[in-house]
Amino acid sequence: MADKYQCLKLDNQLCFPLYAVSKEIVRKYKPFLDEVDLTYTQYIVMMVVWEDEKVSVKEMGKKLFLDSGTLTPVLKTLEKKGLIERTRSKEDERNLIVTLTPSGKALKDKAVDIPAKMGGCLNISPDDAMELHIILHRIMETL
Amino acid sequence: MADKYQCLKLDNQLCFPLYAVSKEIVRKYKPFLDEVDLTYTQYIVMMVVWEDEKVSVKEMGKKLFLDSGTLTPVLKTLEKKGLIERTRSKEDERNLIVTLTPSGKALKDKAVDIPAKMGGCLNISPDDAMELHIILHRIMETL
DNA sequence: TATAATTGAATTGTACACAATCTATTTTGA
DNA sequence: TCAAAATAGATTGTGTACAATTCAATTATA
Repeated sequence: MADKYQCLKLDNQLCFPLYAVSKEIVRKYKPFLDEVDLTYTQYIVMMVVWEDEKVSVKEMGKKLFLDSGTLTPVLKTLEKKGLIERTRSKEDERNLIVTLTPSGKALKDKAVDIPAKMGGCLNISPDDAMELHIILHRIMETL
Repeated sequence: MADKYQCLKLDNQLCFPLYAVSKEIVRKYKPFLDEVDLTYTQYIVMMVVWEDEKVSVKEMGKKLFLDSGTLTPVLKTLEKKGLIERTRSKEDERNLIVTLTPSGKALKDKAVDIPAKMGGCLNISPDDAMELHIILHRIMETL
């Protein structure tokens, strides 16, 4: 008869491998991110600004699934580094608008190699990558 | 011609969906973990102790991919809650051995429902779950 | 139209995560 | 055998995450 605690084993969980793989990949990123002097969180924030050029904290939070409690200090750090600017919207002073500085824009060219370098580390088949992508998107929709 | 910055878009990354899904699932866990008064990290630590009954910090770190900098404070918290005991090994005083208290053992019966409750939230097909599990394990091996 | 409700960020407090360093204990090897 | 190397945890410092609260600006409504 099956152990009634079987479900409590780490190996049988779905969440734990996700949690562990996610953390380990971020750790693998570190040497490449060090080259551009960004943490992983700072990197994904920059990815949003690189793509949009002009974003409110609210919009950014929706894209990254992060709230102002996390974003405010990260954005202040990136501003101190001279990569972005934070200004209140004139139409609605509640909105804080994030824009790229020339220095932030320049960094985009240095960052462009990072995804490929990471891919090289991962050693995952294109099929697996595609499949994983699809499943993760499906999960995200249900959440 | 394709945008040379295409690779820098969040949607085209593999790491970001992993990071986001992992965080969102942990957040979904929260109401169920609140019922047993554990955080997610405390929960996975307890899962190791429930399975092994007697583990060193080193072994636990290997299973959870966490170092002593993370585990030491978590273990101290769990000790304060009366769920575990921390004692130095007599054979080798460098090793700290974690064991279950009766109260910690009793909690296992309350926790046994959590994985099923979570599964109910997730709404993922058994096929997807299996496939995801396999891919994540394959990635973990290459890391 | 004044006030209440809502909204978007910032702040506060708690809890990880992890690199780097430190300390005590054990093991090695000249 | 005894000093050097290795090992296991603890500590320190930085940077997220996130819930809960606060605050200022805007919108809705009685």
